[in-house]
Amino acid sequence: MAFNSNIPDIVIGRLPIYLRALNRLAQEGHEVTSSHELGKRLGISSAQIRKDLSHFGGFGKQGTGYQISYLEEKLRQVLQVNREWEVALVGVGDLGTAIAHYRGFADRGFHICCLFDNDPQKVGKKVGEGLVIQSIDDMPNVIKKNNIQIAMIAVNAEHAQEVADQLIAAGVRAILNYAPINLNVPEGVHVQYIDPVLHLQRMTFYLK
Amino acid sequence: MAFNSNIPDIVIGRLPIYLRALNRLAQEGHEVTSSHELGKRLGISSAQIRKDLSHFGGFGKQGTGYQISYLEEKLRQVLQVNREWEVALVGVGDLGTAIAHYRGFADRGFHICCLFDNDPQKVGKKVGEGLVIQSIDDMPNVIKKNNIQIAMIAVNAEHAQEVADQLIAAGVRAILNYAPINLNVPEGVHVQYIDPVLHLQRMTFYLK
DNA sequence: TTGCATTTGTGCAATTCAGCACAACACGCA
DNA sequence: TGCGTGTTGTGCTGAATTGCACAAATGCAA
Repeated sequence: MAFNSNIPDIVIGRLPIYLRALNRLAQEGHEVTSSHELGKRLGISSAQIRKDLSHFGGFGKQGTGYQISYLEEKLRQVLQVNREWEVALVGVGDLGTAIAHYRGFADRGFHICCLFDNDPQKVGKKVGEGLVIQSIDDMPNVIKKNNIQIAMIAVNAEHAQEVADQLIAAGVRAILNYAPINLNVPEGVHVQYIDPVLHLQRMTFYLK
Repeated sequence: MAFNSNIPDIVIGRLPIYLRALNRLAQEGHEVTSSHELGKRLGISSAQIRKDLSHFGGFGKQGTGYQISYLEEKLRQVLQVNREWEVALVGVGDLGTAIAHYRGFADRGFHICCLFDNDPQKVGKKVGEGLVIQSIDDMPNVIKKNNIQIAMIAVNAEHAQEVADQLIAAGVRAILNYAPINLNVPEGVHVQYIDPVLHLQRMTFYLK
């Protein structure tokens, strides 16, 4: 499975959306779908879906469409989500606690395996099932030891860059950042941002 | 302030990012910045920032750059976030509760004004400061009466489309959807999605 | 078998988007 | 004043992305 980086990021970004829609279709009892049906659901042109998928091989059958279970499997392979990933979570305030309790991660293959906080009062406390908050001082060692490649940052904006630097130094290569700030990271490290207010501000422009 | 819709969505989408960075710069004590400095922070070319801003007028001064407070004000005007917005939240499970408690919304002008849930056990309960969960049956009336235009959906995937339809029928025109499903909405209604797993799946592709 | 209705995968055209490069301007300093 | 440095706003060019349109393939029905 050796896809070079000549596949546009924007295409990769759509694959999880396709995968999510396929999940849904399967749940609804469909066994086969078409680029047209998918596109209609997602508000994306059928040609684009076909072209995106064709980057990775011919997964469909002319005249018939795509077998959902097969396409799901193939997309999981491409995205490398046909396995379990261990994820570290840094910052166990209100937001971090909510994230730690959210079951949607484990359900879809992302297992939060360790929590870190810099507040000595919190270190040692239990959160959810079997998770204990560890000191941020131990973070580098724990991450290296467990070879963790993905982390979520839920500290405040002031500390986010510092935390990111430490994570990256310890070997993390993908960061999901909940802090409302842009991170500067070296080449080869991937960052995604979640800031709900940003999404809201994106929509108010269009309200009259 | 009559900007036609000939301004690309992708440009509008970057404005909140600029605004967030300007906030940060102001907090750090800067009074003036340049497209180059902003771009360096955000990983965006300076030319793009200048071009984006130029869609709305000349906010900078040649040789000097941009006065941060002035540019912030102008961007707030453009995005219409120089006012308070009332937001409805539907679904008060774990996720909805966390959202209701999150202070980041009110801090940046989005005031969660009402909560709805379909569980009779929850109706009447208090959440946070002064918010009481209302029955989803009352949702249309409350939304119409208060002329609420923005809603957040934190119900499960099965109910999200139904809730969205009701919200839109009641007058909502912007939806922030936390449910892991794509919504079909009529023209003129805007939807933004938050699904952290989707962001994670976007990054695993690149991990070796 | 033949014909018809579908649907994929893809070459090509059109559109959108990003970046370069420079004239015009601003400021500070000698 | 005059010069050097710095920065904006923008026309133009190139790149990236999307969409069209069709040949090839599939399945079904007559």
